[in-house]
Amino acid sequence: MRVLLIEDEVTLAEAIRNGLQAESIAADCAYNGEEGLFKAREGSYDAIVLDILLPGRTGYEVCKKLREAHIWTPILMLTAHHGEEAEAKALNIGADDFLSKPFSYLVLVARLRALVRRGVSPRPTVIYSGNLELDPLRRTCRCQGQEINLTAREFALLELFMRRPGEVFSKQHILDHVWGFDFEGDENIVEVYVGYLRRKIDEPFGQRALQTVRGVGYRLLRNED
Amino acid sequence: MRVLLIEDEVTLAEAIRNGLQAESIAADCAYNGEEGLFKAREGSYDAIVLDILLPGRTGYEVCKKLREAHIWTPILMLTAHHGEEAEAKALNIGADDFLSKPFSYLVLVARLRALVRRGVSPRPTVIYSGNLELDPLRRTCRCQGQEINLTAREFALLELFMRRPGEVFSKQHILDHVWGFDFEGDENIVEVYVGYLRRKIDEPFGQRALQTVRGVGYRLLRNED
DNA sequence: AATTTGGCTGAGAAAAGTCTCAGAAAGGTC
DNA sequence: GACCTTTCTGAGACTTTTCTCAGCCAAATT
Repeated sequence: MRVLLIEDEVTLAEAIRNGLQAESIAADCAYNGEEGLFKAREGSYDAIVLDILLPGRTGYEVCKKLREAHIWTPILMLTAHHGEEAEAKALNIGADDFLSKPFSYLVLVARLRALVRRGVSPRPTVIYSGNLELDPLRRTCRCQGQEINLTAREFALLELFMRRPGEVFSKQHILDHVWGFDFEGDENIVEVYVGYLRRKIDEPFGQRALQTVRGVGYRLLRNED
Repeated sequence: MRVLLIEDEVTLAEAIRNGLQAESIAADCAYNGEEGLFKAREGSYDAIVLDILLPGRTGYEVCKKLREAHIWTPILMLTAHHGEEAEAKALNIGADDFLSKPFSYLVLVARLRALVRRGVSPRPTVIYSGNLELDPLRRTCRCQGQEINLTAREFALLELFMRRPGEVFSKQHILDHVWGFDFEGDENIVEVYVGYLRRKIDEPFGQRALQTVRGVGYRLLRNED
């Protein structure tokens, strides 16, 4: 578990970081709002611990900015006083939880775990086309419900086709997108890989979804075609 | 919004009920643990407010029972004292939030709304996947009911996989989340630890749940796969 | 029907990725 | 400080994949 700690008091930040480490929670520190925003955007954290009192801009502002930047990582805010309005404000602004100073690591850790447990909503990512199913996140591919094993290159190629089924792609376009602009070899490699794919997704199922468009390129048949 | 209030002190319960009503939050009351359990099971509430001090059985027990009964309605616990252990205990046992008496309606309402906004998704602290069981709080791991001893690093790695079973993680992602962004060593360390884990969770059970996705990363097999 | 052009395929070399082991370094405990 | 566990490093063996090449085949053109 990985946490971003936005806290300007260096000694406190270090203390917290150590406390979390004892629970094998890794913590990165940011010592002001700007840095916090930057790091939150960069790395993917499981949660963010955010102090309200920061130099320059307040924790409220940072929290708001984060949400505006479409960063939905769970946020735990640290409030200095027991002020109830502060707490209500934090929650209303998009924080998920808050903690009043002083607090113990025991509580902080428990809260963080509770936050992470809740998690962010998982996004479904499966692409369908014809009798094909591709899940880029799980890196799985099925045809007629049957699991198909693809190499990284094959997968990337099929993904290109499945994201725009029915569309014709030239070999050069495929080269650029699947192999990269700096690829130096021959276009023939595309033919080779189209062949590999056909052997895996067409032949075993007695179909020909991956079609050649002579002189132009290749295309994946859509459901409707 | 509909809330279940489990609180034995009738006067306090009524006071809270009225306070909530002013915010147009409807509250049902239960005056002991049994009744609370029964009502929680029966009606579908948006949240449950649960006092720790109850006659007969404590709020902790009620909370635990609720979770064991697979009722995942958000629970806000009321603690009488400021004891931190009490708070930590509440959260660990499956509560989503707590509030120390005395409190104001302002806070109670804000907290309830925050809880409900989060939705009814809190899962149990123990994570399951296949025949694996992981309890991040107790730092325990079981496979087919058998206790397995993991080092801190192994545990963190397995936790990453179990939080998103089936998903493929690149070595770089694993490095970032389990080792930290500032880790300087080679990616090979991931391979080594995957090896360690396999020796503990796969080999003894004649399975291969922790899979290599060549050129991409690693993934933990899901139940369904 | 012959020719030209573009596409397909199999074999094998080259590269990349993964696993494993032994041992060094670091950290904790008595 | 001695001992034990955990964590990390690096090298080599091994596996899979990626790529190249050359010859073959098929469609389009003459």
